[in-house]
Amino acid sequence: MITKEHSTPESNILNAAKGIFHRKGMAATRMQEIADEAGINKAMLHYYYRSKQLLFEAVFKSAFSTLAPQLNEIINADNSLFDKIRNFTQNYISFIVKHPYLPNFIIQELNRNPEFVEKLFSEKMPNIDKFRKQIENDVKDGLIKPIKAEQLFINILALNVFPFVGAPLIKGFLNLDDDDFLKLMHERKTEVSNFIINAIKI
Amino acid sequence: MITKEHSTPESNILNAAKGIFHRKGMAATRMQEIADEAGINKAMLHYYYRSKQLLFEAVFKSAFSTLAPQLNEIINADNSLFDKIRNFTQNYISFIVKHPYLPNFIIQELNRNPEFVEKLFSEKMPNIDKFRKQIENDVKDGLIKPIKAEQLFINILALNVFPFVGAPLIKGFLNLDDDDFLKLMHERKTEVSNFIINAIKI
DNA sequence: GTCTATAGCCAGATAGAC
DNA sequence: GTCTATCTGGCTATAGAC
Repeated sequence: MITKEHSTPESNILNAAKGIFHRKGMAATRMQEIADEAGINKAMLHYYYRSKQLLFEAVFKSAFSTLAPQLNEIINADNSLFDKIRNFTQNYISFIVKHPYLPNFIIQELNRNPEFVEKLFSEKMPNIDKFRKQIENDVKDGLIKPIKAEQLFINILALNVFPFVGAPLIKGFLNLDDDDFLKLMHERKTEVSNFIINAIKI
Repeated sequence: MITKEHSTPESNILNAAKGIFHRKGMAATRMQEIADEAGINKAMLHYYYRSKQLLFEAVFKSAFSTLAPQLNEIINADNSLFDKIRNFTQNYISFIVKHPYLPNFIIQELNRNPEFVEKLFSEKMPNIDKFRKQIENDVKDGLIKPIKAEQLFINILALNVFPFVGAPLIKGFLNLDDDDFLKLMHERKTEVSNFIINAIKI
């Protein structure tokens, strides 16, 4: 049975907080702005979430636990390498078009709080052995050119994630308005996987 | 004749400010921290740079005017496409290893201040027509597979820039220490250009 | 639970002695 | 030009009425 999504004060606050924190980050966010966005009083934020720090942590955990499983797909899914690349590209870009500030937010806050990284990954350390084996086998079978699993993983991540993180830079350099940009991103759902597969296939 | 680099109070302050601003961004940076880093008094910062905002702008302009010409190379250099890709990859990665926080800083602040983008690019709007023509000709000549200039530009940027922007995420997922990470980045000076060229060459 | 008013702190900026 | 001391504003957090 699926839990019904009531619009509680907590969820209203959390949603408002996500919008502001994702765009501005911890330091630049003002509790007043979150209160305004949620249509409530500033004191209410503290009633429900004690402090800015705790509210921020709730937002960050939610963001990270949304993103991490998607990246884990690359490492742990059971399908073939090319299917993996196609699926991830398709799914990730579709998802991130709806949450464009999310990767940037996570990366930003990880940069500011290096101790976060240790805490987050110490609980459930990702293991790329399976992915590495898959690459090695595909190389041995003559399906793909030799490449390190780490480098391929970085390349997949880079081609999918960067356009959203670096959106303002890209828009500036290519002189694109929001509409042009979105069209390019839409194309990338297949463009990127073709690019990667062409780069490695024999 | 090359102007000699004296170590003036201004330059000391600016260098200290770069270190802090690049890592923490505008909002999270404290003037006191910059003063400590520069080994001077907080009042001196205001004596030389009026306000935090003005000091920040000096740092940002310096960062942007370092990065922009490198990206322009892709669009405007006169060499062949494959050489362009090889040169940029080699040069950019070598450079950024020494200034790892720079792209993240610029992207971050562009995200927070959308009006920045307009101001920065309105003065000297980059023009990708030349690059687009080059791609179209190489496609026509049967040198490379059909690809949009915009998509190729984004891919080159993504593969080179992202690993540094997303470093904490990558280190976490691949369980790398700083040393492992640096080794991978060194490999990428040739790895990335090979990857791109394999993806597009016929 | 929800609000108004305010306490308390922190950081940017300045006054003024040297 | 350089410092110490201090002002001022803004922001988080809480007290307390309802």
